[in-house]
Amino acid sequence: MESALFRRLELFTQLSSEDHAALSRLTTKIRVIEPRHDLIREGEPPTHVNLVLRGWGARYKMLPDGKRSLVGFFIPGDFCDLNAYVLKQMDHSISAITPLRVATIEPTDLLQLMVDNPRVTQALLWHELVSAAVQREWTHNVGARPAFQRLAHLFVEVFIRMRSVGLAEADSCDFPLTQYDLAEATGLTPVHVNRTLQVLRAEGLVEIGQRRLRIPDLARLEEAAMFNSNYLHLDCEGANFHANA
Amino acid sequence: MESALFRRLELFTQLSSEDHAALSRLTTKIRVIEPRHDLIREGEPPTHVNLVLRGWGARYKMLPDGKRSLVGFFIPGDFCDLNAYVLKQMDHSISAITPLRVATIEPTDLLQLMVDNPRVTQALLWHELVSAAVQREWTHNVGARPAFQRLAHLFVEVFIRMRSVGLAEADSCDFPLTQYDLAEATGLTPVHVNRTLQVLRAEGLVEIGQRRLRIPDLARLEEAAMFNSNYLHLDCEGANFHANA
DNA sequence: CGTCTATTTGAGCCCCGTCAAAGGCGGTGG
DNA sequence: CCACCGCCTTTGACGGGGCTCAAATAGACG
Repeated sequence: MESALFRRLELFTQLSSEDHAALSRLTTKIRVIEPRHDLIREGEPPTHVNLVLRGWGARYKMLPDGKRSLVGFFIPGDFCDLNAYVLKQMDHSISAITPLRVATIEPTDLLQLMVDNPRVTQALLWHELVSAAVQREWTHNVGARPAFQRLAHLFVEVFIRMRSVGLAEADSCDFPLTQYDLAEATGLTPVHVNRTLQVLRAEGLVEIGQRRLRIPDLARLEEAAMFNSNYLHLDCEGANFHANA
Repeated sequence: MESALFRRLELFTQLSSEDHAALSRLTTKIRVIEPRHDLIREGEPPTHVNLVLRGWGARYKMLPDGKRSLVGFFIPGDFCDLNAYVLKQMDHSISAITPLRVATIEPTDLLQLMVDNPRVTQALLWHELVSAAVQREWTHNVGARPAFQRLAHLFVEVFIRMRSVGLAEADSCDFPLTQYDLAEATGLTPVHVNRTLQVLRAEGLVEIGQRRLRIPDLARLEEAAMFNSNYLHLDCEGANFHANA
């Protein structure tokens, strides 16, 4: 069940069986969120830490006029808010895209884990740094790439992230996002997303349907997206542990 | 010299004189970067921590085709890369906008400081959470707001951040950004930034010139920008320590 | 007072947004 | 098993916000 978490953290560094056991002890209190329901809402105090075990989620922010942006996705192995309990209130909301299985972790338990398991602490620090890097890349993506490349970039990122936690086949992975979701994540309109997708499909760069994403030629899509994977920081000690999974 | 740093961290919580002394001991190795020169470049290994003491800087990312985005600004009191030394290489560059005075801090010294001064540790954690929140807001800003509001939002954020570290007058602060910088930070073209600024000026919302930003009526500009300051997380214990500065 | 950079202006057009409606598709109940 | 319903995708026509290319003007600095 927690295998995505182990995969995720071991992208950074190998963990001991004691590390695994300690992490497993944290993921006992489980919550399930229905699609389109919120895990936590802007304005609420973040009292505990959420870890995604199964399904997809999204961070979003809203403007007073009702316009919404998805500013990030969560897939299994992602912590939603590792340290957010330090803050008085959430500045954004988190919602489920698919049925979402999350572990609810007490901050004190997490802190104890970090005291006892320094390698896990390092891995969690790496997790936060990568999350920040992804957020910067999203800012860049929305600000600098035209629609075609912007969507292409999102597809590559999603596929690589899914693959890195063992949730992708050779050239495909689950993909539960609607075109409406894609619009909110890219700052485009659903209509324009639809038209741009048709071009991406026509050029054989992606196949989307049945809640699956297939990328026949990843290198070609990366090229089209001007994608550089450096911001995912996969070039760590742990890079080869799961090379053949 | 380090007063902006103290102001910054004490937005979160009051620090002891021992905390101050320990922080001061860190800021002894100083480097000065000329405008438009890089502090560190994408691809380089981040070996130490940089703290801005004076001047403005910017994070930027580039596309292979040469298009550049500014994905964040640094003002005095900001750490550029608190924990980045964990990573193999930078996924973005940092450059000086004005002459930039930065303290160069060894990771080991910083870690020792955190062991010795738990309140500083908490304040640094808060610093990182706020940085992440600002980055999300930038993603949202570029993705969801039209040009007029997008620029207005940037002006409000900059002013409030400057004010929060004691670097603003009642209704104005230094503002060294060119219209070209603003274009790269907002995902607009310099031409359109210029035209949008003219409207902002005509409506009496901002006055820009002589490297100064003046906001005659902050509440009105916030309204126009659909600005919500919650993402800056200024509602902390330390909120009132410098109320009359 | 010349040079360099930054700001401003003009004309034209294209990418993407808006509005509106039709078509597909999976789920559910009769 | 079919009919219906809600959500998602697709299409069309049109409009506008922002981009491009180009050049002129204004400031900053020596």
